[in-house]
Amino acid sequence: MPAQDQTASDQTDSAERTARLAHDLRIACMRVSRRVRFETTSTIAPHQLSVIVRLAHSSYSSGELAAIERVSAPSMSRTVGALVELGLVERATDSEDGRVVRLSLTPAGERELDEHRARRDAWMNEHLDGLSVEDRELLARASELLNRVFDQ
Amino acid sequence: MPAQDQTASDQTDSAERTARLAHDLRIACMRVSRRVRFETTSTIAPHQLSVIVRLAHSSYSSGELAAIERVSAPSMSRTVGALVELGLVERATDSEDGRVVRLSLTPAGERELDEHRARRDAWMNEHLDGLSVEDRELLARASELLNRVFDQ
DNA sequence: TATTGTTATACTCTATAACTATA
DNA sequence: TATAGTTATAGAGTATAACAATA
Repeated sequence: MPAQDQTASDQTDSAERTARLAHDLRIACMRVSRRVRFETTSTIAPHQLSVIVRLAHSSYSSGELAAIERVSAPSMSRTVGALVELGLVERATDSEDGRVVRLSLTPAGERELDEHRARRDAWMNEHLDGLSVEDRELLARASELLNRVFDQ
Repeated sequence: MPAQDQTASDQTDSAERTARLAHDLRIACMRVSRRVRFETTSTIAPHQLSVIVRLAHSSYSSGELAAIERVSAPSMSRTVGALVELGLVERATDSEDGRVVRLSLTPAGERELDEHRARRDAWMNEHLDGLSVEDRELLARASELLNRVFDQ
């Protein structure tokens, strides 16, 4: 095989390996994610949890949350209403613009999120418990890389 | 520090490292999974896709699918009905038990799944494209390990 | 008049209860 | 009589359209 063909062949192999990696990594991540969601029970619904996670990072208005979560304004209004009813989220009128409803977690909301995270982390922990030091080291480096590459 | 304390301390460190790994890995997998689901559009709804993926592996009855997906029998009946309407799934009476409805993908159903997978793999591929050979090698080994450990 | 958020109404997915067909 | 599946009906989340309050 001539040198230039060798190079072309190498590039093809690399693309094929990346394609296989893309598939295998996607399946792996989605499988883990699916099982975490499926096998850790929660009192609050997924769409409610999404809002709680957002509010844990910072305060948002109802409209901002609707845009981030890609649901309609009325839908988010309803979701927020339910969380307020549950005592997990607080509404407050914006001091600068009376139309805006500024949202934040209550202490109960923060507690709910903490407990939720603890359950999910514990599930994950159980499944990593039997792994060798080398395997755990591999996954630690992969996690760091993934969280860097896919940091939205 | 005496030797036995050193050992105890090592065990604590190991448990803490594993706990951190569990959290970081969970976040990484769920983040990737979330973005794949969020950023690859699909004509079919998630609950419909789940059924299609199951049927791609083997044939199931409506009741079996309801149990696997943890939804009620009427709910699965409805979901299957919609997929049949769309021409993606076929109903057939079981040859041994006239009560059982055996389900399978139609060629259109298989095509739908293939296209869906291709879109998601392509999304993943784009995000891995710029990585170094070493990073891709790391992720390939991690994927293999994860798919082995979390093989449902 | 434009914008933020909520209420009115309809559609979809889910559930439980009642029903049909088969074993 | 028991089981597999579907139909009847109700509850929850989401959407668009209409409305209220504020800028």
